[in-house]
Amino acid sequence: MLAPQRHALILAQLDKETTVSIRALTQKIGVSRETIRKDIDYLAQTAKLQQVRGGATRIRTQEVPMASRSQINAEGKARIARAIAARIPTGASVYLDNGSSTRALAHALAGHSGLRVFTNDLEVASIIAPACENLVMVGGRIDTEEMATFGSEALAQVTQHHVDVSVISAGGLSARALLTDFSDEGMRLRAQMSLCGQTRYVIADHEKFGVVGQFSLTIPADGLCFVFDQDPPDELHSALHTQKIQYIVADIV
Amino acid sequence: MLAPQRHALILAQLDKETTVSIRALTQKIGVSRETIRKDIDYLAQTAKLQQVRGGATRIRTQEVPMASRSQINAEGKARIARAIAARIPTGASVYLDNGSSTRALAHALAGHSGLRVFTNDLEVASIIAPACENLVMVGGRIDTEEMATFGSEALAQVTQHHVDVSVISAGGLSARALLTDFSDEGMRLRAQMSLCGQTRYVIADHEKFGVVGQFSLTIPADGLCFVFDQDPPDELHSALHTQKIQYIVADIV
DNA sequence: CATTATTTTGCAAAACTTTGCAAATTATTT
DNA sequence: AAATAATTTGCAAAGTTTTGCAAAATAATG
Repeated sequence: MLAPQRHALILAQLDKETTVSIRALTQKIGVSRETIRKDIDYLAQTAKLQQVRGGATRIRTQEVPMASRSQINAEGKARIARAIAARIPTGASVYLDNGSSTRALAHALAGHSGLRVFTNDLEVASIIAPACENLVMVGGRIDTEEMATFGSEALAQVTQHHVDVSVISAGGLSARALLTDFSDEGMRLRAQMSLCGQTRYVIADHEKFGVVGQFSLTIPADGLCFVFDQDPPDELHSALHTQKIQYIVADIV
Repeated sequence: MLAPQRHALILAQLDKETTVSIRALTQKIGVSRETIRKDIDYLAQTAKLQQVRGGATRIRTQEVPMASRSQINAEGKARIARAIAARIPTGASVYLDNGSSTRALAHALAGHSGLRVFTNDLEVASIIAPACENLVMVGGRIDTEEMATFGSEALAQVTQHHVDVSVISAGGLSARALLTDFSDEGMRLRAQMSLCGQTRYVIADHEKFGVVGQFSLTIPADGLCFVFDQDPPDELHSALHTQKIQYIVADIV
């Protein structure tokens, strides 16, 4: 039995089973523990599967589902939200992207009045509706996991909007890749949304520090400001400094 | 049994049960109390579930609490909804306009699967999301009273859509003026939505009989079908007959 | 046939699981 | 409201399984 054959068998098994144990594979393939272990080592190296104690699982390619994500670091998100809300004047026009951070901001903006808000997030729209004089929903295909619109139709609309302040959230923020996202579509839409604004905020709570998504989001540094809930790691601080990107850390009030 | 398998089993159980006890899980999975406890610790750390004394619960997922107005003639609307839902095949593409009747239909369609739905109503979108393979939101200015999009931006998008079935609701339906609406914008959008469909339903519960809105909604009779919850008054029946518009009355099942 | 690469085997260290017990919490009874 | 009973938690020792490594065995190559 040649190595590539064994690799194929292991991956085939993972197609059916979500997890496989080394024990079961030695049985099935008829080679020793150590051989299987090395196969798994190799396949994990080449990102074909994820190694776990006693075996392997399919690689987790998906982001954490929305329902769970809103829970993560709620306090930090709320703090960031308050900081940004304080910087948005009454009656301003604002662009809000989708995500749990932005929803926190929508809650924080509830006290404002006369806002003119644009968003692609259905929940943001529901939350912020009472505070709005004018509220515009970006249309397009709805990602039912996120409950927000994406796609070319959405993108086309965003290009036609212009606002005082745009706020987008980061999928990941690292010294290596700076701002990144986990979907191509989301990245493009966010980039465009950010461009709509005169003043442009990017939200990133500390859970995002060091996270690298698959898609880089590059937006001009001019008029741009990151908002964090904690001081960024030194590495990230330097990277931002080099790029001449300013940031603020939301106070713990 | 590898850790990821146990994790999957625990989460799968939570999909069915809202809460699980450590006791039950040790039984079901066949490992010790302490192992389950550590699995739950881990899953709670990664925000996949919420740890509670003696077990775990689903993470609190905040529903989109949209202020739904008191349902006038909810029973009739539900009956109409069921009648139309029964006529929409699995996997069909459907246009739904905004309003309480359409929301009732969205609920009735929850049992379907693989639908492709277009709508301008945020609540309809929230309700029907789980049943959809594909869900498209019409963008545009949101009427915060209705929580639905309107305006020229919305209208422009609707002209680009085509579906198997379109369902719009009537503002008023009378022998004198036939189909009418109370807003110019709504009327225009609804007319365009109706045109999108191969088969075209118009919902009108008996509360709408004899009501005359300020704006006439004229759509071709071809492929058109009104759906009522009660037999229309003779006068209306004649008017529809003259216009060669067919209608059905939803059964009281 | 010698050399090189791969696989198997054995063993100690590390990681994980089970088990038992005392402290803390919650529910029930008096 | 206090006392009692039942359950759950946190922790540590004992028991298993898995890992990492290196030597021995086997297979492949020129």
